[in-house]
Formats: sequence, structure tokens, C-alpha cells
Amino acid sequence: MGVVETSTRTIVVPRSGATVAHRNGGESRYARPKVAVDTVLFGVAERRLKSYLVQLKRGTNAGRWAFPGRLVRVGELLDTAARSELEASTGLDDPYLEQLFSFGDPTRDPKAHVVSVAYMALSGDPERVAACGSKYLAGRWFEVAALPPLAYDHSVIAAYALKRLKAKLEYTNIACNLLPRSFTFAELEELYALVLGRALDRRNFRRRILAMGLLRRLPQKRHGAHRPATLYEFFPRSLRTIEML
Amino acid sequence: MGVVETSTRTIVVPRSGATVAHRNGGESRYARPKVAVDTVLFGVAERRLKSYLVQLKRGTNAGRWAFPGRLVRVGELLDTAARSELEASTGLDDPYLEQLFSFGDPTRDPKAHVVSVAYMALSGDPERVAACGSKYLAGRWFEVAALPPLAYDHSVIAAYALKRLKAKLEYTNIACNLLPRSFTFAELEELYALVLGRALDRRNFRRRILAMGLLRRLPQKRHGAHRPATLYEFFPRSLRTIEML
DNA sequence: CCAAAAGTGTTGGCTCTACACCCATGA
DNA sequence: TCATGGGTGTAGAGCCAACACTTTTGG
Repeated sequence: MGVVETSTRTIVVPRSGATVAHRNGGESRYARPKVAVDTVLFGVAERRLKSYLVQLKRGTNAGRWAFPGRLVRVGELLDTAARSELEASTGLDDPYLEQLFSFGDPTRDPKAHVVSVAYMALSGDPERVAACGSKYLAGRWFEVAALPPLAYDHSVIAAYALKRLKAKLEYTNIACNLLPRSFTFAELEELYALVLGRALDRRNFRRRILAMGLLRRLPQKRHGAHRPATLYEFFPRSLRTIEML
Repeated sequence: MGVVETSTRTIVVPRSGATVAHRNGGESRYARPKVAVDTVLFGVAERRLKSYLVQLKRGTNAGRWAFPGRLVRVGELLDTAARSELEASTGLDDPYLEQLFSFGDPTRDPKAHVVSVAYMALSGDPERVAACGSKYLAGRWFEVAALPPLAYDHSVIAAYALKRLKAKLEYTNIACNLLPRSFTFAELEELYALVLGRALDRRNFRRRILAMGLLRRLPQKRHGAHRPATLYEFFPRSLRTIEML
């Protein structure tokens, strides 16, 4: 048995020679790495930055947590594959999605050479994420600061994604994809502080953000336990990412 | 005939159904996109930013120019594949190399679904680039501002690479990989002006670069037609790229 | 009326840009 | 000696960080 199809990966046992040749076109000459997409989905809940993991059902990594991903099919766009897998495992229909980097170390999956194109996705309301489907044992949010051991090289991917998120928070309006439609300045500031891992000066933050002219002040206020806060929203969402530099 | 091996790409005719199934594991279920690396090599020569192209020998794109690239083999690191292909087509042994982005549109190559992991490479002495080998019809430097029509989606890759180069020039010391070991301030400034496409203030530029503390002043001077210029070199090359922010 | 979060300006330091003249050499 | 590219300083503007008190509401 040279080829095993699991729910997550097509596994080709390497160097098994002629027995595999008729299945996959020949190990030595025609065997090729496969392409997968893996998506790091970020969201903010309970005042923490979280990321969504699924628990693998089969393979050497059965039982371990990983980012939702799958092999790419012929004819499929990479983005489309990432989106469809994400929708299948979280129900999110149209999240912000951005390609990060491709990881191609042949040993990242000990059973097959799979090149993973890593993506980052952002969700504005983690509560709405549902059903991991039958493909995985489970799926849930984990605090980014305390991820469990991950399958494959997914901890490397996690670190890369977080780095990218931090960087883009500073010079783009990417934050709008991590917030609900309307929000208070305090919430926006908390998001920045959460992701960047440091406190921000409220007055300077407010000035800086307003200077960008990306926010629209709403007439409503949010009423809580104390003084009500003005609500804001980002200008048309279609400006998905503005590079501010 | 469902599968054709050319020198550059394994071409799988899509949607040809059962006749192909035994060759490649079955179109519908097991057929997978292949992975290639394509590398945009930059260099400066004759006071122009140039990039190295090779002329394809076979396939639908025979005769067209493209960046050196090939399919990745099972067991191969992406970086290794990019380096080995680059060395094969230019003779460069250890250039600066950086992964850019993966392009996976199934229509980018009309004959097969190949996901291309694009790389950028930099050479400090374009003159030394030799021999394109027998794989390509030809290979030579083209001015970046005047590239010929390119094969596949390589013009998209070219644009992406140039954008990345410009960006990193501003916040890293990546420039050291585009210059010979020692150089004058005028040469460094010219490089920046060339890549960024705008003139720089000589005094401000000098101040800014020196403030970074990455240059070592050499005792020698370069003697030309007029006043000799002080030579500099970057501190140990091993600091390949310093992120300056 | 009190607790708690929302909202608001000013100042000093630093950085960046704009700008013009003298210097050293080879021919 | 002259043509040419090498080398240098300063002043004004804009930007950013530091910093504390008043306002508004719910309870």
C-alpha cells in the first residue's frame, strides 16, 4: 500500500519504488509534492486573541490540534481552497483572507511531502463559528498565547501568522476585520493592545486613528454601566485593506 | 496521451477522464496540482536595475521569456529547489534568496495546474552570471523597466518582486546583496535611486545610512577621473537581512 | 453622590526635509 | 587651472510620545 487517503492528507509513503509507480506515476520520476492550504483564523473573544483549531481524526497526527486545511484540487484557486475548507470547518462565509507563506519542508509531514500554502483569516464575531463537520473530531477557539501542541509544523505557521497580524495592524486598517460592524473606541484600543501585547496611550491612539479618516462616527451610543460610549464604524468595508504607507 | 514531460513542466491535460486515470492516479480523485518554484533574479548593471530571464525551449510557451523555474521534486526543500534551478541556469552559487508569494491560479499555465512558489534572488555581480545550460534556448539580463512579454503569469510575479524589493530597500539592509563587497556612497545612493525610481538627497541619504551603523569605512579610496571616493563595506555579510523596524 | 469608564490639549524632543558651497583629484 | 564628482551643516516643519483632569452616566 503506497498511497493512503485520509480525511486530511493524501499520504504517499516515500521511496517505496515500483509498487507505487502505477498509482502515482512513478516515485522517482513523476512523484511530486502535493499542495495544501492551511488557514490560521483569528478572532477576539472574552478579551483575548484567539485562533481556531480543529482536532485531526486520522493519520499519524490523529487527536492532535491543527489549523483547518486540506489538499488543493486540480482546477482550484488557492484562495478558493482556503475559503472552502474554512467554511466547511467553521461556517464562516466570507472572512478576510490573506496568503502568508508557503512551507515546503519535506519532513513537515513525516508521511508525505506536502507543500502547505499558509493563510491568515480574520473573523469579527467568533461566537458565530459553529460546527466543525464530521471531518474533524472537534473544533474550538484557543487563546493564542496558550495553544496546545500542534500537528505538522503548524506551530511555525502560528508564529508567522501572529507576526504578520501584528505588523499589519500597525500600518493597515486590517483591524476592521476583527471587530463587529460598530464598536467603541475603547474596544478598538483594546483590540490593538491585545494583539500588540502592550498598552497604548488613549489620547494618542484616538488621535492617530482619527487622523487616518477611516472611521465614521455613528449617532448611537453604547450604554453600559457608566458613561455611554460613542459608536463608530469603518467606512465601506469594501476597502478591505488600506496600506497606510 | 494525458501526461507530457517537458523540460520545464509536467503537463497534465485536464478533464481527459479515464484514459489518464492509470497514469496519474485518477483525474477526479487523486490528481493534484504540481508545485514549481520560479525565481526573479535582480542585479544592477550599466546603471540599470535588471532581471535575468531565460527563453523557454518547449511547450506552449516555447520561445517566450520567463524567470528560471522548475517543478519541485519529492523530498526537496522549496528554497533548495529555487537555489538549484538558479545555479543551473546562472551559475550563481549562493545568492540572497527570499520567498515571495505563491501563485496558484489553475489557468496560469493553460496545460496544467501548477502552483508556483515565487522567489526573489539578488546578485551583487551580474557580470559573473554565465551559461544558461541546455535547458533553455537562451538566458540574459533585461532591464526591469523594459521586460519582454513573459510566459505564464510571470509578469505578475515580476511586478510583485519589484514591489517587494522596493519595500525592503526602505526598511532593511537588503541592498548589500545588490552591491559588490566594497562600494562608494555614490554607488549605494545610485542603487537606491535606481530601484526606488526617484532621486535622493545626498546629504540626508548619507546621514540616514550612517545612522544605521551597518557600514564600515575602509581605508582605501576609489580613484576615478576626479576626487577619490571613500570605500565602504557592509558589516559581516552573515547578517543577511536586518529588519530595521 | 459615588464609582467607573469616556472624553479631551499641550508641550518638548526628535526626526525628516530642504537647501548650497567647498574640496580633492586627474587631465 | 578647470571640470567633475566627493563631501559636509543648519534651520524650520511636522510628528510622536508623555502626561492628568473633567464629563457623563448607572447604580
